[in-house]
Amino acid sequence: MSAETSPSASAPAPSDFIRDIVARHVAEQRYPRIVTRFPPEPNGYLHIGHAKSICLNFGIARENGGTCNLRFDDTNPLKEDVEYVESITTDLRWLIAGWADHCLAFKPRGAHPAPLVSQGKADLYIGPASPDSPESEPFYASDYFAALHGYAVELIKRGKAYVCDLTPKETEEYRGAPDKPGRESPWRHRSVAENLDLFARMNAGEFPDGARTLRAKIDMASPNVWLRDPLLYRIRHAPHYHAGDQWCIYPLYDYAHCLSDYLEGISHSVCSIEFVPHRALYDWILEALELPRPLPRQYEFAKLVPSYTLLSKRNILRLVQTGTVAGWDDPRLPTLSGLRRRGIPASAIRRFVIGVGVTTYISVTDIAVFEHVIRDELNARAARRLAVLRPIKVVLTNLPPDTALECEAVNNPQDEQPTTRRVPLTREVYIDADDFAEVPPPKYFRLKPGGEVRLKYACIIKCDQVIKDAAGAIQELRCTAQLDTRAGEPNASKKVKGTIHWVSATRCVDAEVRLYDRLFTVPEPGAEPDFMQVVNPKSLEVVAAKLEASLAGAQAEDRFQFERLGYFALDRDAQPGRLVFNRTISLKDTWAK
RNA sequence: UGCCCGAUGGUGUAAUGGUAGCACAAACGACUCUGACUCGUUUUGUCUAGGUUCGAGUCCUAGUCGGGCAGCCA
Repeated sequence: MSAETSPSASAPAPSDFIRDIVARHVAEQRYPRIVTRFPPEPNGYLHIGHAKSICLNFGIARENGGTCNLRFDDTNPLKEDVEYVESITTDLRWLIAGWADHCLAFKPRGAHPAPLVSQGKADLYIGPASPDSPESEPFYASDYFAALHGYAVELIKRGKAYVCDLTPKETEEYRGAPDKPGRESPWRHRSVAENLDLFARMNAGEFPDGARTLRAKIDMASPNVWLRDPLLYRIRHAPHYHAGDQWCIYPLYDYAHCLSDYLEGISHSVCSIEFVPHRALYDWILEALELPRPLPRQYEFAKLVPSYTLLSKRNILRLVQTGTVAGWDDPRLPTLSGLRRRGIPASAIRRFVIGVGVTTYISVTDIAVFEHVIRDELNARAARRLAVLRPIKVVLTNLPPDTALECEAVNNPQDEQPTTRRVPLTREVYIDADDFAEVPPPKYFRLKPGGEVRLKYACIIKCDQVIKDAAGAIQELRCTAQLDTRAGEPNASKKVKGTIHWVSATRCVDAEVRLYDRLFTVPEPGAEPDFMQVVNPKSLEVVAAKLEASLAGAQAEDRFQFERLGYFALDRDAQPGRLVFNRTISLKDTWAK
């Protein structure tokens, strides 16, 4: 099965309040097409919280025969970099592969909307292009700088924007507080001609950073602070990673976003609820310009907050910078690159973020829900293999040293027509330390002195003797193999309580196996005074494991279940001749209590 | 404390004035050459107080609790 085919691809379409709104608009034909957008700022890596937004935006597009634009919201030259546009593009495409690829829209490479020429009536819609063409690239807000500048001039001409000379500190003071109205800037009533002149000189680079801004003229007494003459443009003498060095004034989010949506023909602009107060400004700008309808509209939903994890870029950055984790793609991180490296299928991420639903209520989603879908996806597709993480040697005293009894092992019992492979049973084998107890606890089904257990796919063995070294540590177990309990032999159906995994000690391969556990010890690390205090010291354990020989040929995209242990995938650190596996997730273990 | 938003089992979510359902989690049981998977059973819920209505989780009022907003960040 392809790594990216998924049960979720055929799951019934979800329903939520945003999709209900879209359905209404479709029914009344409000928009020619349904077009959404996913607008990350390229200043960090994508994480599972973004995955919720991606699946919502692409989901709406795919359910309505529409498209979704990948747009880099890159209006702040100080924080953005191509490194991030590359990782974001890769991660996004991995996430939607096989599910909504056909909805992903890019634009013709190098396409820029023309600057506004006539009275704010120009329709500068940029049509989408296929993301697979070399002639295509994602959308960039920074490609609209010229058009945005044209709209700003238009706003000035309409008396709806002015150049303000207040310092940043004064601007803050004049804004007032949520419970106190602000005061009007002394520069609020400049003439259109003067504003036009000053804005042109801002653009020409005559003033230093912070000297002047362009502001919308709305209402300094509004109870919504975002309507108190919000800033539209600031001066930043800095080159832009995508736009180059042609600008020294840059638009702010609120100004750029609604117009970028408009320019791309977005119908539904979906963001998270901290932007609810901004919605009035979003609408004000589009209406102040009297742009042709139908206008895009903003809708908000609550972000994903999974338990035991930390999502914000700032916090993840701290984990990376302090060396708590190894990098942005550390398999313990909730970044898409980390989850991918850990071996988690994109389909599991999609199923999880779609399954939690879309509401305006900020809730904490139990990470167990995610773990469940990961296991469910992997259970269906992972090939079963035998592997021993913490080996104890077992000598089957009644087997001659050079014999190798081939045992038929099932590759995946979940398949309709399961295939098999052969694993050799030899005189010396390894079993896992957990599967032997000298002093067994109650209801212990595994091996104990004098006890019997089945070696999976092979035969029942009985433990005759425990050999220890001078320090008292177990050196090896000496057991008798009951060869008549092998498949096809007379006592094959003999029952014992326990069946354990094993590998031949003489025909196995060595591997480094990295066992990951949750990164934090508390459900809401973000609520702690300092999340560094609740980092799980045992989030990574590295063991020297023994694997069945067939695993020597493992490929990066393969997914395995090491029987009775969990799901594993090759790490990118693996080299020819050096196996490194990550434990994606353990099997559910109701005995561990 | 100004404005806005929200509240359904342990967790998430559904019910669009008409039987409070689903998933995860938990517990128990069946099955088992994976203590997995699968299957079965069970526990647990409409924030509070009023009101409208034949009927309210849903509508209204008030309260309580929680969240968001005062970057020249997005």
